[in-house]
Amino acid sequence: MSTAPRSRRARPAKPALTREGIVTAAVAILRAEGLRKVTMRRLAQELDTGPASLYVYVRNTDELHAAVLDELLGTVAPAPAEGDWRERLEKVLTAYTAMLLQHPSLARSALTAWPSGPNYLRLIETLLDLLRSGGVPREQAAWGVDLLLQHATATAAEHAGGDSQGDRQALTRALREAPADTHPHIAASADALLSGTPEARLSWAFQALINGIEHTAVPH
Amino acid sequence: MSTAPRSRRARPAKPALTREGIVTAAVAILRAEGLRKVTMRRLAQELDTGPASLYVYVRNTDELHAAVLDELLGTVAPAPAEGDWRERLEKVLTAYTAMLLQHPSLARSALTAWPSGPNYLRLIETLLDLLRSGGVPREQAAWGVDLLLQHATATAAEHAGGDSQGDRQALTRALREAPADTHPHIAASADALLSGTPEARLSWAFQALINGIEHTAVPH
DNA sequence: ACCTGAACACCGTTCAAGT
DNA sequence: ACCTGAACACCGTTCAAGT
Repeated sequence: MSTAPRSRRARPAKPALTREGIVTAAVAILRAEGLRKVTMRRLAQELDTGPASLYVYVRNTDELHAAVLDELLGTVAPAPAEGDWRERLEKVLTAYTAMLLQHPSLARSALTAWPSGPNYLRLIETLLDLLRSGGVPREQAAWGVDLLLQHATATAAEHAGGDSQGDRQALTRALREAPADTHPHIAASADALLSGTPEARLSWAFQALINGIEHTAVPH
Repeated sequence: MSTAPRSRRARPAKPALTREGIVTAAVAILRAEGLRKVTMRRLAQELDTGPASLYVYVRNTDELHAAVLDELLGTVAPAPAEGDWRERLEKVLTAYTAMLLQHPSLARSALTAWPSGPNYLRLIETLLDLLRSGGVPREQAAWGVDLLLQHATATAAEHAGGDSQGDRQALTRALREAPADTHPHIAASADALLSGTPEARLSWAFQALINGIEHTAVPH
């Protein structure tokens, strides 16, 4: 009984391939299994076709990943309307970073495959707006946006990949065990080098970046 | 005559596998063919053995890449003895970035697989020394080192991978074509967003980071 | 124009078996 | 303990052939 077909086909008709459908399927695989599984072959399997078919709509794997990021960028909370411009700036950047931290491997690929979709432009516009409202000169604000977005992306990307926990632990040990005669500063600063929650360090980093952008003139 | 063996074997005796020998061979492949070819299989072929043999000395591919970076770190010029602490700081950081820029894919993997070898520790010690000599408080200097190294690594990593040129071009177009009514700041700042040589931007970024580190207190 | 099967040229990692 | 062949379970991308 359970195997009796309800129509001529047991499954819904295979939908036509579109770029949008491909990206949607890619996002679904990302959420369920991570970016490592968002491969041409796995995606083709999901869409009930062969990998070669996807190349009509997507140039290569990198472009596919960039499209996926653009899609997720639409879910990032916009800047809060209330508060000091610095606070608001930090909030947007934190929200962007938090989204990337849910998919660190995507952040890693975003560092290389630059997004250029509507959602990314909207984010740039927001950051420029906030910096300008804080009185930051136009050139500094423009170069500063790059710095802020790069920091957010790189911070998330650091959490990608296999054994980053293990590597971090190795560095922690190396810092704690550095002999004071050859590495006096490390020995004196070991605690400070390793202190702070990730949230506290991210917040401090954004504040330092904002202060630096404010106080550093662009050449010429 | 040319094919006559000079001893029982035509080739020198196969050297015993060591971790050091593996890393050396990996560096050679990196220089000749790029990180993409530094794979377990390719490396095994180079060392005239099977890929499984390498797993006695190296946990996995990520660890191999980290060891390669540590090796290259030894070639980075030390800090100049002369000059203002800011200038000296910028020089070391620029030298480190330049090395990574010769192997951007290695920078990409360094963002995830943290180095912890002697050369990396030496670099951290140098950066701490310079920041402290500029009067930066210990905690700020410690957190700042992270920020500076991350920026250098991420900047180099951005140049890794396939079609980053193409992606960059797409972003350039998107910024230039952003309509002024929906994206007034981008429209007004398009030139500034795209101005400056990579060198000028890197130099500005390091200065902004240093200024930010100087002017931003660590919480608590 | 779009879609496909099949092929080319690779991967990382594990494991049982050897020395 | 160290080393290995062979296997498992995958990859991206291209191309000639079909519809």
